[in-house]
Amino acid sequence: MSKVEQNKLKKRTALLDNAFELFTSKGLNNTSISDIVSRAGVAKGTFYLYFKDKYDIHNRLIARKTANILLQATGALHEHEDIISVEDKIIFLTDYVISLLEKDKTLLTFISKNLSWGIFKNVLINSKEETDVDFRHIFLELFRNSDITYRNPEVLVFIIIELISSTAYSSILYNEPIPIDELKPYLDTSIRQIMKGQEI
Amino acid sequence: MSKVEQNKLKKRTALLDNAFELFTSKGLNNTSISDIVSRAGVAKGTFYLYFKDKYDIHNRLIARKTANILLQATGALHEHEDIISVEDKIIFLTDYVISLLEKDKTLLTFISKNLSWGIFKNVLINSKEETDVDFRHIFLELFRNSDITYRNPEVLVFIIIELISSTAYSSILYNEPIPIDELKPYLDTSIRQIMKGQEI
Amino acid sequence: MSKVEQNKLKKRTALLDNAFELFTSKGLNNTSISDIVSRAGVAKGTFYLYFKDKYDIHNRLIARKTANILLQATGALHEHEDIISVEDKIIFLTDYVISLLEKDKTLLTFISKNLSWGIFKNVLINSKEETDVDFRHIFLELFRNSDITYRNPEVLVFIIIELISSTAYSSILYNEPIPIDELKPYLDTSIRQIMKGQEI
Amino acid sequence: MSKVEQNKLKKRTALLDNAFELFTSKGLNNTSISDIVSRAGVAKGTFYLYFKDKYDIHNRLIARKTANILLQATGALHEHEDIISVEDKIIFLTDYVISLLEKDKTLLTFISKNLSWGIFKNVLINSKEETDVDFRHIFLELFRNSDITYRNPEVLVFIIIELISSTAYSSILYNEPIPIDELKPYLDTSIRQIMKGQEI
DNA sequence: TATGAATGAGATTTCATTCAT
DNA sequence: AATGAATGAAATCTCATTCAT
Repeated sequence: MSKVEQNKLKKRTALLDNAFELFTSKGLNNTSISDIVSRAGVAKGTFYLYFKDKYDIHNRLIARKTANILLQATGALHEHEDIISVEDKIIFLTDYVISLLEKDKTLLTFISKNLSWGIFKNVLINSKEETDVDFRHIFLELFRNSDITYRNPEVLVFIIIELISSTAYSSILYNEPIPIDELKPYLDTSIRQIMKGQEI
Repeated sequence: MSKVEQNKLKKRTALLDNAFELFTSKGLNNTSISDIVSRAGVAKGTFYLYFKDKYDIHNRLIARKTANILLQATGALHEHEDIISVEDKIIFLTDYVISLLEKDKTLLTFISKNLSWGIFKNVLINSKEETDVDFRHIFLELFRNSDITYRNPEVLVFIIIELISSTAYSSILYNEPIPIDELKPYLDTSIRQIMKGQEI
Repeated sequence: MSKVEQNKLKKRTALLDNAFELFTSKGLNNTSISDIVSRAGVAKGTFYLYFKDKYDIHNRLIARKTANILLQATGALHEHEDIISVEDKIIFLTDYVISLLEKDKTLLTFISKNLSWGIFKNVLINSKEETDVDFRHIFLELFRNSDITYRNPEVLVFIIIELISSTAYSSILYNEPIPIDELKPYLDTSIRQIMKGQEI
Repeated sequence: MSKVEQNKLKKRTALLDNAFELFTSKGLNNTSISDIVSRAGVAKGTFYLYFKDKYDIHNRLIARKTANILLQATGALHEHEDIISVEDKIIFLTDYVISLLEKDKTLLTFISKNLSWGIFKNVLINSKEETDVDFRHIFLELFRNSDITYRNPEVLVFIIIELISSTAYSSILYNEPIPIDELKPYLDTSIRQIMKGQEI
């Protein structure tokens, strides 16, 4: 990478990092482009060389952060060769993601309600851009190699993703209706039951 | 009610109704108080006699609309005396709510991701303000009268509410991952399975 | 006084008292008529039955408070029959006023820069309205009965009033350039010198 | 100075000059930032690039104008080498300032009651910013080089400043209690008397 | 006399975006 | 590629005043 290329990347990263800090601390609405550039230490006009507007940088951040979580979770799964059934693998992944979000509540606040199907699917499809990993391939293989066949794996993943992302938000951030530690067994049981209901 | 009181109610209602129209068509961010008052045909200052700011009226609308949906669903359930088990009742309620949202996509867009636990619980607790119906009482009776005991009814309702609200949004509005008609059987099965998993 | 008259006076007094509280705590600019009436416990329209606007009530308060200070000071002087010369009487009055303002800094903040010639003269002329005491007469007698004749008593009083009111403000409230206790001897000397300079 | 710097100075000056015109003709309260920018021919947002709010620009103007008056008065004194005693110098300065304010009643209205100790001291301390002249040094030298020693030069200057600024206002603008021409001898005498009273 | 809901002009302030340097 | 001064539309919110009850 040339020096010019390096400098450009440095600016882009500074903008992304500082935007993330501001979005999580002040919220999307109360963060202005002025805030972002002054924190990032670049000129106002520079912002528009890299991003279209506030929502553009916001979307890119969600994709980036979501991909990063998936990267960690699938990476961790890879190291547990003893987990064989799809059901156990899904439980492992959901537990892993929940524990990540539990540790990083700022991150949870940020992707919170956004880690839903739209973004998730987008990350699956375009993951190579951000992470060089093809998550779609990983998930397809997961179900293809299984002894048990599921009626509709995509719907199954969809339901589980939505369930986890929305319950985790309330439970981790506000302990509502109960803290995440107490909620986890209910979630695990629910997920296993949902999967059982789709076995063919 | 005195003439003055009637007039006040008329103004408040005009503000709420027109704010709803604007929030659903343009979104919260792109709706200004100027928009609301000019549509409602009242002066700008009048807005501040009834609401603190844009977010205040927004929250009140969510509560109002949510309470209204619950009112309809529980009312309909009341007319089906042949539905006896809690499981069947919950399925009836969720199906009914989904069909309401399906018919009124504007309403779905509005409460969409907002029909989550925080608001829902608030509606349960404060429902009398808006509807004169005590939903909390209704739900408690539902489980109390059941032959089957559930480990934690509150957690059960929480999980189901979150599941329904987040999946319905994607499916009804964007047919993602599949249209709501095709999704419904999966959801019904999932809910029944989740409930079975909590039977004692 | 009839009951109606009593009630009216009660309202007027409530408005004056609460306006004073607000003017001294928030300043004239940041005090609205809404603030005044809600503190006074009367309706907004009632304000306009008693005062023209914010500035009207403000002016009346200054006159009222100024007259009250003069009333106390001249009253105190009356009890000291041993003070004979005009010079000593003036020094007594200024010292007395300063000590009053020192004790009541809120009052000082309020009349501060306003206890100047314009208002003062107005109080002298119209004092009967507020206090039933004719200050003008008192001051005229003061100089008429003196053995020493002064070139221009009105100018003399003017210069002293302006000197006292503007120096007291800075010294009492901010200890600038020195605290009032240290400043007093300088002021007394200055006033005596100014008077000596006008003896004929 | 670069073209950009020149342009910035031009805008800032335009804002200051036009704010002064408006403050003196309509008063601080009745002047809006909209008024200022439209008169100055700049955009509303530009105002906020140079000043915090209306009160900020007002304060800067007072300091600027006060410094300018002092600059003229001390400059004029410098050209009168025949004036030797401190007393004569002070009388010269006060007379000079009074004659300036007499000629420019707009200026008098503006700084009027504001040319008091707080602002004055601030100008003395920060004068270099606005005028490149160190007034504090000038005043200190004035007393240091004198044959006569005064008890407390700072207090002396304080008393004189307050006396002049408050009496000039009433006399020049309203001829109250008498016109400034007639008042001047009284003031001169009073100042000389005050100074004599502080000689050691 | 007293009330207080309603008004709507207008003040302050922010901020995305442009463009000359 | 980078800058940051300038813009001006637009949003929020206040508040003196009126007037029907």
